[in-house]
Amino acid sequence: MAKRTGEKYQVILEAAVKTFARTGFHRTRIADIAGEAGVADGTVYIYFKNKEDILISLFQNLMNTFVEELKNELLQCQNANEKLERIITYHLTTLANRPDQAKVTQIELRQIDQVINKGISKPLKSYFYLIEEVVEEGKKQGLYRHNLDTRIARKVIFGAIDEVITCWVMSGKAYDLIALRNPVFELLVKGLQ
Amino acid sequence: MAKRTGEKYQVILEAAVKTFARTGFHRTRIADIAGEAGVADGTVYIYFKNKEDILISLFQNLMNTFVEELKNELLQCQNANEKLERIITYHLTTLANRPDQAKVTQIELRQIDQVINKGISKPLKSYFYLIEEVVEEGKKQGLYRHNLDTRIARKVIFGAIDEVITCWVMSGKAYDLIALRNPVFELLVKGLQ
Amino acid sequence: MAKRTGEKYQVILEAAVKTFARTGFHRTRIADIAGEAGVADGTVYIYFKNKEDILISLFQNLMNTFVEELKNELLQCQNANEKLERIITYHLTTLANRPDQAKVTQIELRQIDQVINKGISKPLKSYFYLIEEVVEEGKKQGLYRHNLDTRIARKVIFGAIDEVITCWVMSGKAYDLIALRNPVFELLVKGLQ
Amino acid sequence: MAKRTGEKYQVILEAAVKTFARTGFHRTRIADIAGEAGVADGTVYIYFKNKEDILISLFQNLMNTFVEELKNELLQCQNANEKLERIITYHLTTLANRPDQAKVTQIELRQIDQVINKGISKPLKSYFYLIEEVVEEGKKQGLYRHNLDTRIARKVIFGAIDEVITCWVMSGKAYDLIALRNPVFELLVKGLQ
DNA sequence: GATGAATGAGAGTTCATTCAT
DNA sequence: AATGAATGAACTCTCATTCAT
Repeated sequence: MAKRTGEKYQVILEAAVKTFARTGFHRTRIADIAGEAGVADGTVYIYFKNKEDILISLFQNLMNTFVEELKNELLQCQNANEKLERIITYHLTTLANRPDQAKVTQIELRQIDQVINKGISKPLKSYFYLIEEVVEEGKKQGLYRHNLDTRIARKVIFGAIDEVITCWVMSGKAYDLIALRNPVFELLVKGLQ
Repeated sequence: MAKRTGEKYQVILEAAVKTFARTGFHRTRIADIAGEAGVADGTVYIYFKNKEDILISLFQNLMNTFVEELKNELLQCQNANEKLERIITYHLTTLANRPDQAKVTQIELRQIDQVINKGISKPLKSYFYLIEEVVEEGKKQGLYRHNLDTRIARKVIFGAIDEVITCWVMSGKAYDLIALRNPVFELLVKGLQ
Repeated sequence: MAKRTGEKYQVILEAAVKTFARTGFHRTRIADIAGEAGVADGTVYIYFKNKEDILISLFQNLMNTFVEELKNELLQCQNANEKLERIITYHLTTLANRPDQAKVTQIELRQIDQVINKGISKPLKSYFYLIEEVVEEGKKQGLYRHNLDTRIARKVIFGAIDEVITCWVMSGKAYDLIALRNPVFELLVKGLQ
Repeated sequence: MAKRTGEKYQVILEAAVKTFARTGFHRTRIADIAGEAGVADGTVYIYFKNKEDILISLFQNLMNTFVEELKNELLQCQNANEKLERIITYHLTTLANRPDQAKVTQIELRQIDQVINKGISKPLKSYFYLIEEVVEEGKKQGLYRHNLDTRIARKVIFGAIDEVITCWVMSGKAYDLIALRNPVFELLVKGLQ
């Protein structure tokens, strides 16, 4: 049970993003996902343990790619400030360009029990760690003040970006999200100095 | 249906906070709330339309009190900086002192459909507006830079506080939340200058 | 319990005819009847045992008046044929003039359990008996054949009238019911001869 | 939803006739039908929309067979009188031989909302049409008077047969229903002449 | 007698999950 | 591996009826 590879694995995952984004996690039935994926209901259970497992796998997949790509982006940066800007840009751009993913990440993902949040927090933590590394680097480079609490800085940074995106999703994506890149960066970087 | 006053209305609301915090919104059955409140299942439906109505009413009640009290707090402040500090302090302190409310606000409340979020966004907006007023005031007082985008500033401020509290709740409230008041304030206020 | 007199008894009964006719027996809630009657829910139970009791009492009231008035009508008739015509005319006219009563009698009344039909069959039987008396009289007067089975004749007569009215009610009362008086009479009287 | 074929479809339908006849439509729970059919509660919903859908499907099935068979019977008849007799005989015989069907047709079927009667009236109309055809034929053959209103004649014929059967069912089937064939036929045919 | 808030049993319906094919 | 019919536990919500005031 829970075969995690194969062609249908991806097909189901993609059907799930679409369906969750359209219908919402709790209103989505396994049959909806199966239908969207063009497979039988039972087939879903060959690849996933249950509905929550789909949502978590979804997020883990997205997040792994997200962090991997972001790491590559950061290799091109010279210092913490550049890296912070790149993080903000990449985070905003990625979700601006993938509305279904944005909907699932910002809204649907929060609709599951605390217990199961463990499945979410692990891949999320690697992102958190990335941010914290940049903050540390900034402190070493003398760009950010020495007595800055790295943990709290990370929470403020992530909370700010996250809230900005959530507001955008809730607004029905009514404005240009990427345009918020600069003012958010400016606000955060000054706060860190 | 949906009688919004009376002794039992409050009793059920209080039972709901407790039960949602303990069991989680989706795992909570109406029977659980009724049992906790010491009333019959049917009685719940005299006062509330359904389970979601309870959650929304809950939040509206909490939020109204929250904003009302916060407004009073702000009357005692001399300038925007003092007000911003008061907001952060009040927000952190309130949720630190009411663990059930914190759990419901930070976790359970996000577990309902986007559609129903309307019931949540209205009272939330009055809090957002309060923050934006303070930012505006700070700009007028020359404390914050003139080209600061008030909307974005508000999102960063709220997002930061919200994330800090969510992390604390997810950690099982393992540390002193109120202690984060100063570093968060410092970070934000510098960002606004 | 089940006080069968008083001003409110009549008020509730009238409210019930209206409500049953409008909403249908099973979809009608006691609260609807109480509301229509302008009394409290509980008051209904001072005068009636339960919802079925209301429907039965309703029918008994209507039927008693119906039979009483019909008896008077028949006093003015010279022979069985005249009486039969009067029965048909009176039956059709009465229900044509009282749409709510027609709806309740032809449709709603049939929506209760066989067991409770006892409450209905008693007043109905006095109508049946009236018809049978007329058939017998016709036989004695040499108007109807001697070997006519009175019971069966009554069933055919009542069945014919009843079906004619039911069709009219189901059609949404789209045509003149009373106009069917003559052809129905003709058909039946010839059958009896 | 509402798969209208398959082995279980028939099994559930047969269980429903039995259960409705025994317990009455409104007192019958889906669980009772499922139990009688030897399937799970949920299985019923694979084949039927809801309880009313079962009752209607039931009647449509019975009525289709009824009309089909009756049409075949009528092929063997020479004239309208023979056909009328065959109709009466067939109608009485069929229900006399299938007590459950009789109970459901005469009693339970009348216990549903007017709105839903639409599902009933369609198959019923094909029976009505059959009767009217015979009346027309009789008029053409000079057996029945020319000025006879076909519609009304049909109502009287159907009403008579229907009432005769209903009385028999209500009596607890205490006498020989088929024996009423001749007197009913005689009464009706004379009425038509 | 009248009220109407409170009761709580009851049933329909959904849908995640299983498993024989 | 894939299917999809069948399962049956779970849970919301309704509403007839009661009874303290």
